[in-house]
Amino acid sequence: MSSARIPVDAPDVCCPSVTDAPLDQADAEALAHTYAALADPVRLRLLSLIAASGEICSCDLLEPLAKSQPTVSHHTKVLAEAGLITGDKRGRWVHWRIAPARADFVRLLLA
Amino acid sequence: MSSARIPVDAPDVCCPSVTDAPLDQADAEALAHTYAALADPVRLRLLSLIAASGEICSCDLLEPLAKSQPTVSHHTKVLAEAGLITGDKRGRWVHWRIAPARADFVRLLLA
DNA sequence: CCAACACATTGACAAGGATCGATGCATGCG
DNA sequence: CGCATGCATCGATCCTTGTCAATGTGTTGG
Repeated sequence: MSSARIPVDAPDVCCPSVTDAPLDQADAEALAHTYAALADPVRLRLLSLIAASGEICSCDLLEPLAKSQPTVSHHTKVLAEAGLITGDKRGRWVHWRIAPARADFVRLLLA
Repeated sequence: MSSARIPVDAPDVCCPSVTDAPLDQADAEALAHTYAALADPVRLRLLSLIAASGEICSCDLLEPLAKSQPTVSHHTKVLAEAGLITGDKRGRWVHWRIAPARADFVRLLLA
């Protein structure tokens, strides 16, 4: 550790180092958050079930995923917080769809 | 829970789409493994450093990533096992490159 | 109202991963 | 040969995450 390091939480870094990474810390963390949501086989199958159906109720996810109801709820929450799916509560049921803004992105990642 | 499947004589000559059938367990796990390799900000910045340089030595990754040498070695191993980068040992140094077969894929994921 | 249902939240636990210091293993240099 | 260098591996530690039972919240039907 010969030179002073970059402050981790500095709002803006003017001249970090000789080697300036094209991907800064904030962008890397945001991207990692998205890929972390995809880094689980259950969530990938959940996504593909939604993509295949266009719209699907949580109650129809339990059996094909073979997971408990809290577990499925947890996974839908993770995907929703990553902006990959959107939930539409109609009555007692929640209908899940691929987030329109990222539909192409999601379908590409599942192929 | 059994939804209608695609008819057997469907003229799908092109690439299989996610709308045809949901991912099975094996495919989901393989995909999740790839995305897990991308679900870390350090590895994403590492990838972008390699992509920006075309080729880079491990010794030139320590400072921009601000991580210890064993940690960087761990991350390069994860990326290599995911088939995203390839290492070329020349003398004492290891030169890392984006795996040619997945160069387009990687660049797309970093954008 | 009340009971049943669909889903979310909490708490707890086990498993996996990120990190680093210490160490091992090659390679190149003097 | 002996030593320094670049990288991999190991062991330990801390943190995150996937999972489920139990419980809470809101909605529908009788």
